[in-house]
Amino acid sequence: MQREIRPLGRPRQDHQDKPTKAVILDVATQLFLDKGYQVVSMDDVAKKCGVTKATVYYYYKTKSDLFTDAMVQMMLRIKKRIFDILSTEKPLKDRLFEFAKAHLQATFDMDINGFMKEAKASLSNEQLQQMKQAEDKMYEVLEQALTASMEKGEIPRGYPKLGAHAFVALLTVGNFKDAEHKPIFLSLDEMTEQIVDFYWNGIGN
Amino acid sequence: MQREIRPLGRPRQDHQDKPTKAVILDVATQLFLDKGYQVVSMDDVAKKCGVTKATVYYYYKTKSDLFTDAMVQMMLRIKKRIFDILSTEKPLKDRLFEFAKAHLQATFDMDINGFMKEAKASLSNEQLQQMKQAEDKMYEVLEQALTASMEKGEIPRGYPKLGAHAFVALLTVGNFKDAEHKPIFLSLDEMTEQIVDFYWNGIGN
Amino acid sequence: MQREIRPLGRPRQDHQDKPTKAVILDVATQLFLDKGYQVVSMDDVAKKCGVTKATVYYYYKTKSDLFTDAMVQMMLRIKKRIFDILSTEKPLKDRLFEFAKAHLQATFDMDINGFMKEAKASLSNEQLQQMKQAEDKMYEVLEQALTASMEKGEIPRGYPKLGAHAFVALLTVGNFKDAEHKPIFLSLDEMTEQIVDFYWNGIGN
Amino acid sequence: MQREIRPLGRPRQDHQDKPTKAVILDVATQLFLDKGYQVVSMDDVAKKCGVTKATVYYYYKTKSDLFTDAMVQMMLRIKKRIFDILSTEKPLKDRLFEFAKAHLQATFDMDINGFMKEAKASLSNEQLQQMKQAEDKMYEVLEQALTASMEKGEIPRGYPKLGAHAFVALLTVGNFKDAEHKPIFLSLDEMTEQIVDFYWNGIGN
DNA sequence: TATGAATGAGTGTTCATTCAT
DNA sequence: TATGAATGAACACTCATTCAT
Repeated sequence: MQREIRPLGRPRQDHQDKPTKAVILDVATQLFLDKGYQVVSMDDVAKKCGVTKATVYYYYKTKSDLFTDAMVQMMLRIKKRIFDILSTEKPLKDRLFEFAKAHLQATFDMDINGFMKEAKASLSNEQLQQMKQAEDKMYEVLEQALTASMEKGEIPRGYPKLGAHAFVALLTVGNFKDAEHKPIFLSLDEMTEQIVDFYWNGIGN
Repeated sequence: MQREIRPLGRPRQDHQDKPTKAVILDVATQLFLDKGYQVVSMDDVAKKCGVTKATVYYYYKTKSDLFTDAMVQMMLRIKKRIFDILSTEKPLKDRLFEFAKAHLQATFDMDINGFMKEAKASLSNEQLQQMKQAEDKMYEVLEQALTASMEKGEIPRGYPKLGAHAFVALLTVGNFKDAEHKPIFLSLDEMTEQIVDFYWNGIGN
Repeated sequence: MQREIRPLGRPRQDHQDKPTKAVILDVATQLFLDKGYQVVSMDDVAKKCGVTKATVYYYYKTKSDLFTDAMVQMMLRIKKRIFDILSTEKPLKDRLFEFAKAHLQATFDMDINGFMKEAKASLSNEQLQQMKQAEDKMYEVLEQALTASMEKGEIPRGYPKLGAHAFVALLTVGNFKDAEHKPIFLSLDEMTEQIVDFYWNGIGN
Repeated sequence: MQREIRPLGRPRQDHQDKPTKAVILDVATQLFLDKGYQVVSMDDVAKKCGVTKATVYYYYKTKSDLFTDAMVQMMLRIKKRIFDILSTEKPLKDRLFEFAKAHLQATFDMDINGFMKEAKASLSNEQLQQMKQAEDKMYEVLEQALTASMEKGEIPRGYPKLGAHAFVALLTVGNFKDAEHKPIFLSLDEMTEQIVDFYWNGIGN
């Protein structure tokens, strides 16, 4: 976890290392996703990066800045991933299946709402806005894929925005575990299939 | 709870002489739902109750105890409400519609997942277990209604557990607002209708 | 310096002790006068009181609150002292002499200006106002004594406000030490006499 | 100090190509006078100079070095200014008037005492000594003018050192503002005149 | 000459928790 | 039953200083 102990001053340029700022962002993203905004301290981030708190502050002026950047970058990456999966020429249902599977494997809940509520008190309006916009863009990619399929007659006409949100919402079902830690379906494949089937019916097929 | 002599007439906000413990629990529930576990301090709860922190500790040994109790009680109440709505003789779709509408009007996201993640680090296993069980029970009520309807042939046979979770998941879509604070559908009624329709298709009708 | 180590919780009421809040205020006053606002940390105050920082915060919500209270109370005390000295029936010059001597013995520079500049950035407008007002009241006492003496014909008519400030300003001369730590006059008595004589001429006698 | 190519015409705030070290010293002097030692950070100085902190450290080994140099240089300049004003052939009272007016216009309190107290904890003995000596020299100029006037019989014999300090002390009265921001006299000219008159009486005329 | 990256030691402040009364 | 006084551990953030380049 800890890289080596670092001497004062500028470190000799070690060109293999990821730049510190990137390390911090990655570690922060992971920690925030894992535990939420409030629970993660700047010291936690720093320690896991093998640097001091002051170094983190060298790159990010406040904790909320770090959080906002982490979340926005993450949503951009997800948007890209969704886009890549949905851009192929396969039938929509197959693409949705792939997307669902990829998402469910990644384990984490794309529970942006929950995050936002928790962090709300600590974020500036501008920061909230930035995050909201990144979130919107994520959904838009999915929405556009649905719209395209509707136009091609692949699925019945309907509300693509509802469709996009419904799909993501249904995915969260895949992460549910009951008090005995049992998920709804035992295998990931079955889980995915059932969710996509459900969705496929939902949009009117 | 000793109170000083007070002028005649209706006391202003005096929690209607509910026992102190109940006042604390209510206030805490509301605060936790509003702002999340970490953000709410025992002092916040105390102040909003008009008592001192020490009094809160008199009734609840720790913050996580208070939280657990607040959440469990709330889920029990919700379970009861779901049960009441689903127990009538109307067709399932109508009952679902009513449930959805009641839920969406209540505004708050039944985002237990999010809460749990945030509080996880601070809760004992036993407390997590208690909450999980209360959550399970909530879903079970819905599950049973679905099972009953399947048996009556009102809806096609399927996975009632998936059905229950899918329904609640879809409801969260109703709370979405984009960066310009616009929801997916402008009216609550249309929102509800579209979600229930989607769901109704989803379960195979 | 450190009183005893204190156990958690409320201490047994030790009726001989000054109340903690008073101890804190006294210690803080002394430290602030000695070293200035910025240099004194809340921890410094706490340690010198034999309590923890959190205890200091129990009584004073912020450092600037503590500072403001400390300075205002001090100025009130000084005002009272000035008033007592100046209220006797002796000739004005004798009263001024007494005041001067008392003041110079107290060593500290009533250098409110300097303090204010240093603390300015950290104080709220209201706090600055409070301090300014306390300062004004201090000067007023002296001013009134001068006005009274003018009316009695004891000293020539002039500007009592200027007279009040001039006197206090001249007193600061008594605290001067050169690079070899030598004051202007070797004995306190001569210092006082010369300053008062100077002042006495200044106001036109 | 390398600067990029720049459009023709007068550069905006570019410190007129003064050597970097001089820019730093000037900026630091102004900041320290304005806000005091502790409040001003090396970063503040650097930013206001348009260089980085490291550059400031290139020229001044520590913050206290920078402070000491800034203050000493400033006192030398003031000494020179006093000297220039007091060296003319006009009557002493006129020269004092001129000096007073120049000083009061400059607004800033020559409150070296206050500064020293604040910075004391952070300065080495040697640095304190340097500052003290520069201060002494400032007063000496005034002292010598007084001595000369005494020898010429222009003013009664007395204590020139007291006279020098008294004069400077009285000047601080000119900077006083009460809680409503009102000075003792409304016009600068009257202020100056009254102070000089007071002083003139004080030294025995 | 000048800088970017990093640190270590603080600083003000908050908060869950404790305990004598 | 309820509270006032106190604590200890943390937390976000700052700053003087260092050093390889």
